[in-house]
Amino acid sequence: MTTTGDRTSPPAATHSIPTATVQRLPEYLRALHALGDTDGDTISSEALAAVTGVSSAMLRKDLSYLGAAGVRGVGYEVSLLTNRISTTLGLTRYYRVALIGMGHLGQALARYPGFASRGFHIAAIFDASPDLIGSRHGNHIVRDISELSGAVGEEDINIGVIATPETAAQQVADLLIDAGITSILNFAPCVLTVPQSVVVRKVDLAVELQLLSFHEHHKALQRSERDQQL
Amino acid sequence: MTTTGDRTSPPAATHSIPTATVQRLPEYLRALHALGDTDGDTISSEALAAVTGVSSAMLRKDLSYLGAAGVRGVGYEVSLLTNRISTTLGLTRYYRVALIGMGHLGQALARYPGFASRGFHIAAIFDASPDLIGSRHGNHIVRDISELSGAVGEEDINIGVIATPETAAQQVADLLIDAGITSILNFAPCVLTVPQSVVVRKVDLAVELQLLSFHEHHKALQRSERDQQL
DNA sequence: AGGTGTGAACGTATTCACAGCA
DNA sequence: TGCTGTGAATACGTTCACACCT
Repeated sequence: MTTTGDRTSPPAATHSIPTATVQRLPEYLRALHALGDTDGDTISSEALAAVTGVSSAMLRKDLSYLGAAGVRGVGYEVSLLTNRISTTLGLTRYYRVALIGMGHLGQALARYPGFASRGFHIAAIFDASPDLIGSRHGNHIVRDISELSGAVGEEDINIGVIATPETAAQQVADLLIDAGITSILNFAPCVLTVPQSVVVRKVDLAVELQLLSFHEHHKALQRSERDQQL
Repeated sequence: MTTTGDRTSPPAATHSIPTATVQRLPEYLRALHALGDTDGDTISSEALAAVTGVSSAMLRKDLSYLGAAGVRGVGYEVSLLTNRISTTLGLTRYYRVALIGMGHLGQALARYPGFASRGFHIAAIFDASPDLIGSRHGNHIVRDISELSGAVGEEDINIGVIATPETAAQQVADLLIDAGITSILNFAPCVLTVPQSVVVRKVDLAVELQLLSFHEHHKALQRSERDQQL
């Protein structure tokens, strides 16, 4: 089954799960939560696929990589599946997040309810600007970026979120890495250079719009081709 | 070369460009802008690949889909390449964006400098809350969501950005689609049901953290395996 | 030399279709 | 009968390696 062999069966190793599958797991989890995991009811791959926007075959294959726990002829028990996915994603623990950069985006992130509700606690907030240092946002007081290194150790921080301007992003990443952080979420529109052991995910808001632009452009081209040529 | 045949050569059809390639084009473009397109200097695939974090082979292949314009033994002329990519992405025109939902995230998006600088103008802002309607953010006054439908036509809006809570997202999407919008950027953590002709891109901030969680978890597992088993 | 453009090889992801179990 | 779990088939994406041009 899995490449690991077959010493014991169910939860299955997190290695060998295709990255494409991993990227869909949070969506499955979100849909399951939205269903409300009241008592021991089940859901079919068809039904869960419908609300998550994937095909049922893909969903079944994805879940099979987790050593899935469906019952033939019935479906997946919601609470069991929820646990399975949470465990695979490593969401059985809390993560402590450092947020760096308190511009408008950083302020929005600091208050984003989706973080806390999914087990990510913003443990500390930093900026370099004297105007912002000391100011309060939600429960937190913005600290000087120079305190970052110490805070990571003292506050047991696991994840760094960079919401600085592009020009500061690499320096901040270097500080985070020196402090021992190995997972970074980067909102600055630039590529970070990091050691292999560090995982960076990047969110570039403008890129998303540019991709929509491509599709608009593409649709327009197709229309004009059809209209003109025939 | 391209599936289209060979009537004329260079700019190449936007169809038949692999989606994986399209998704990298904005990053190439950003890197080219960051280089500063002073006069007619060139860049090699090796150099551009380095700053964009891809392999040079992949970069060359990606660019070849655009009917690329490199010179063997020399490289790509920066300004020409910039144009080629911009044209492919449909960035030769301005887009007018409607932003719906003026919570903290919406406020940050309204002021995000990366939109305007890349040709996306926020043309109108909407919310459903009476507390927010009429308030000013940047140059804009928040309008009642009921005005959305009319505004899309009057203000020639092409793209809708949803920054509402999850509960309102589908309704807002329906309004946008009724008004004729075919491109939506969705920040609400839910799947939107839309006709095939409508393109939705979704950004879920919590999902990004959950994916980092997976990697942290994975690394921890690997460590414990190594430590224990040998 | 130096660096692009690209077929061919490889690897990964998705879909199909059905055996097998409740 | 109904729905999972999964091999086999297909489609897609990436890497390799080299012919070809300047």
